[in-house]
Amino acid sequence: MFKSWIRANNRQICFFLISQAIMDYNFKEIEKNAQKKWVDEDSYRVSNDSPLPKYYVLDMFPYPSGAGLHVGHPLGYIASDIFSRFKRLKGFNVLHPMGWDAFGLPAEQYAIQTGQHPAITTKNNIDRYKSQMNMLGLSYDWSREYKTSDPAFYKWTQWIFLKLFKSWYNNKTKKAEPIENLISKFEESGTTGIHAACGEEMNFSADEWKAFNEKKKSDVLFNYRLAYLSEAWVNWCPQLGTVLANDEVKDGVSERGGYPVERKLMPQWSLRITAYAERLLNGLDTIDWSESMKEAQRNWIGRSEGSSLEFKVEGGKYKVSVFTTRPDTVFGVTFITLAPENELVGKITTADRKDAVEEYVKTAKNKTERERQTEVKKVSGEFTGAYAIHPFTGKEIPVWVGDYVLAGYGTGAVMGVPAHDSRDHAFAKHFGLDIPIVIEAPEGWDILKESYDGKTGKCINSGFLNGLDVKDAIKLAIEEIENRGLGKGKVNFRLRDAAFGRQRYWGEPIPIYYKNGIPTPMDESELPLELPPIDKFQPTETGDPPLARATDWKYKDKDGKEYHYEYTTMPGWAGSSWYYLRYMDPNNANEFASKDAINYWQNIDLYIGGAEHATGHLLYFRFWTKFLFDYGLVPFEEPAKKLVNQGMIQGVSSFVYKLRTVCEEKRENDNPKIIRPNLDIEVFIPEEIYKQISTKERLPDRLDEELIDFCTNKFKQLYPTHKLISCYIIGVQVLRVDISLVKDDFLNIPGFKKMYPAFKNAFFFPNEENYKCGHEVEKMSKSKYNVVTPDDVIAQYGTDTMRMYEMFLGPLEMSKPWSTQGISGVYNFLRKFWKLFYTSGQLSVVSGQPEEFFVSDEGPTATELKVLHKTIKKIEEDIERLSFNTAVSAFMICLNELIELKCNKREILEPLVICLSPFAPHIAEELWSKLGHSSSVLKASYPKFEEKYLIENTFSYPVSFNGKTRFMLELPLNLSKEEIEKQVLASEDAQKWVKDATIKKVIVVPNKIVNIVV
RNA sequence: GCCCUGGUGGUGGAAUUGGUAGACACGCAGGACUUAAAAUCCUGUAUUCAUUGCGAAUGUGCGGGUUCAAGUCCCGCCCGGGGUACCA
Repeated sequence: MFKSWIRANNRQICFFLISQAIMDYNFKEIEKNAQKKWVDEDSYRVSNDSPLPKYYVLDMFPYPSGAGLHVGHPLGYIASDIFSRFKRLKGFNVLHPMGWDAFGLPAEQYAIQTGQHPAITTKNNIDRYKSQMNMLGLSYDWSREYKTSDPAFYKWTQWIFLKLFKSWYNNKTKKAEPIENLISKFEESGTTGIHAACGEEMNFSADEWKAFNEKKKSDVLFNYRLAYLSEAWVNWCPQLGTVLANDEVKDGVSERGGYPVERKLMPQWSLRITAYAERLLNGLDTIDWSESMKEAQRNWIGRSEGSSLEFKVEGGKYKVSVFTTRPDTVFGVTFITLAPENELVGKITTADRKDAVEEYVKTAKNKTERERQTEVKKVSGEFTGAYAIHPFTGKEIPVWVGDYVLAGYGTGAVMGVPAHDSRDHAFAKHFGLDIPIVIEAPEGWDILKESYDGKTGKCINSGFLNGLDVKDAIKLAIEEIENRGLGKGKVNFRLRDAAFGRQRYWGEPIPIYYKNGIPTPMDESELPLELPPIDKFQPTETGDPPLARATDWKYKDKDGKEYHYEYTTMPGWAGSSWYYLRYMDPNNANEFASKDAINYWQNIDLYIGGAEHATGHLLYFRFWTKFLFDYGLVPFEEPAKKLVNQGMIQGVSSFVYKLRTVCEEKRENDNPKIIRPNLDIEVFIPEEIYKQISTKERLPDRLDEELIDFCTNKFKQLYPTHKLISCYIIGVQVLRVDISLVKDDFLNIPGFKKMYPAFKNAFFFPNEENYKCGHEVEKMSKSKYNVVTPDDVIAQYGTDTMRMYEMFLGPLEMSKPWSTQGISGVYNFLRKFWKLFYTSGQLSVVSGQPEEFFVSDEGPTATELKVLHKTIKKIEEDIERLSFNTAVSAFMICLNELIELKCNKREILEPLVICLSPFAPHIAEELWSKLGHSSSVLKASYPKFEEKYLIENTFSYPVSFNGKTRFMLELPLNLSKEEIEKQVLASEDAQKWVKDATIKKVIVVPNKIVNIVV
């Protein structure tokens, strides 16, 4: 319909376009010119050598995926860009770089499927991302660009890894130190007096140390190194063929791809992030991050205070050590539970329980993570047959094994206090164990039904703890435990060391080779260890990682001897843990960044990115920064002073509903047999009817009949030669449909049939006019067919509109579904703003000629100055608090007022162009140059706000009675409280409202409000 | 379950320190211009009642409370979003 209209009106439209072209806002031309100018003048290049104060604004490192950017990605990029541009106008030297997190699984999965080298895939994806970013007018200094897969970059990732490898964490000095220090301590006095972060507590003398052979020494040191190799339980993902870190596993499946994850014991490189647990936790108090983000990290680190406590197992041959945060409930212990993986299980199990326990341990260990998690509610366990002695009561208590106890946390054993721990309670109830109460529960609490886990109340039935409050009891219990040598007060963390090796090709090689079976670091001077070419991106036949395929990839020492390298590579997060430092000095071949550069740029002032990185990247990059700080390599402990998480822009997915039908047919010759032909008709029903079917289970008879008639008729129409008896509806299939085919929930049916040829003969009930789809708000993703790219929006409205509209949508941190409703408001704003420079706000029809650019040099009025300075102030404040949506409104208000005033004066408009330039840089650049400036608006200064233009001498007081506003009263500003009260009460309006009521009280807040209480 | 968030017109949202709730924009309705449409401009637009005008009452998820005054603070619920989960 629209097309035919265009044809009919073609001549008119052409005329319209020509006559409007000169004065109208032609964003295509404007944006092309401005971007060309910035490239030609290299406008975004930033120097490390500047007298100006620095400011560092960073976007989170993107992993360039094959799908390109969708409209959700730019939200953060635009916000940081506006902020950077603003800071530049305010006289800062702003570092605002961009680069690529280029190693990672998707490119490698693609390589496995297609054989295309991940480097090629990655490059293509980067090119696409970069062109989209440039289209958005982002002010990155591309001269600082790099990707993590460049050897020149990963040389330094490897360098930091070696540094971690050669370090241990001294809990006395609370920092990382060279491993040589530890070795010399071992040589002097063995482990005595050493307080180190380690895997397990070790005890040996100096002589013993010296007697260790080389292999043993290496093994011992791995117990202390910050990058270490150990036999460990890992998250193994068979489909991806690699291990995953804890934060890469969600709900028992891999975060990328959603494949099941198993637990597997294997040799594994890890980073000892747990050594930094306390500092990672405390550091949170020093940074300006959102409370939810800090909370997420706090929970992930999971600090808990408590005590260790030893229980002698019958005979005294073995001891079970448990960790508890509730030593005050020790008198309520009725059993002990060991994790299935706990070594003691095999040792203490009695002969008669052996078979059952072994069977149980085996099944528990073989469970996948998923099974373990879904079966959380199911209680399971076995009695080992052994008894422990209660250290305070001397009573015998049974030792059980149960998979609700985790091997990796605490000591892998818990004391069962069923009355005051819900998990112990479930266990005791299931196996019929005693539930004695030892903390007074609130009135009416049925301890047999539910445990009382609360941390308030008094101890009862608890020997020396009787009568004490929980808090005091915990203190005293720990004291007593320590006095008796049964254990000591202890802090435990939930945080685990981070698995660092990946059985994968597309990552940084780990610069380690194996000399006589001993993992040996390469020398720093030999870096980078480059990724070798290989023939296939899959594991070898013997199950080694892909790198083992590389021929002639061997470490050669001076004597010409060859050793094989480590075959695993680093995980995706290795490069991103320090990448922000490289931007400061990206081409430095001698250091990861020069001291001067680091000292000048310091840490990130504003970091913007998604909240999904809370427990991954954001923790690792704090960890690496602290490590580098310990060696004096960076002068700060926290990488990012301020962090803002932009909300997710969700997609709106559309659905169509296909009836599942069965048609029965009668054939002449088969008479009277009824057959079901292998023919089908596709009938789609609108959302409204689907809802009725899905919620009511049965349709109203009339509608049901109608549908069947419809199907039957359509079948006849499609297969006229078949003798149909009838159609039955057996169900509804919900199908996703690409949102490009849907507008306001209405389906474009010709387009649909074209895009999905399988449905080219489909029918729509009741007719093809106005078929309404269902919709749902979901994450924007290719697989959900709900992706909107910025490209389309920009083509239609231009970059400046796109930028301002994304900001106008709402607060930066808030998530919201994408919708273009309202984009015309922003577009109109820019057009009207443009017109202000052409028509002085009036429609000039006098000449009948296209208007020309014109601004008046006449001096501004007080009102005009007030509008300007109000806006200058508001925009500045809003940008500083990242409230970009209100800033956009402020521009609109300002424009409305200027149009009202018919103001086109240079002294007003010129400063406004500068204010607008961070938001809509292209139109600002064009107007700036039209205003006669030869240099770019990027080099301008943000206009100075002058309070004097805003000074008023009256204030319009809202006068309220009992809190309800009744009328306004304009009064001079300089009145005293008493005078205000007097004038208000004397006013006619007040008299009307007071009538004969008595005034109890009058509240006057100068320049705010007057409230009269009657 | 626990932790963190949020809940305001038909819609997106504003109200920054307890002080005029609904800025700004979309949408919608009416009008001007036009042969007509588009575009543009003007007017109105929380709800209910009243309507000739003046107006009145209600109103920020629900129920209480503090206060001269509560979207904002306190207590108890309900709902949505995110994180996390046998972490002893």
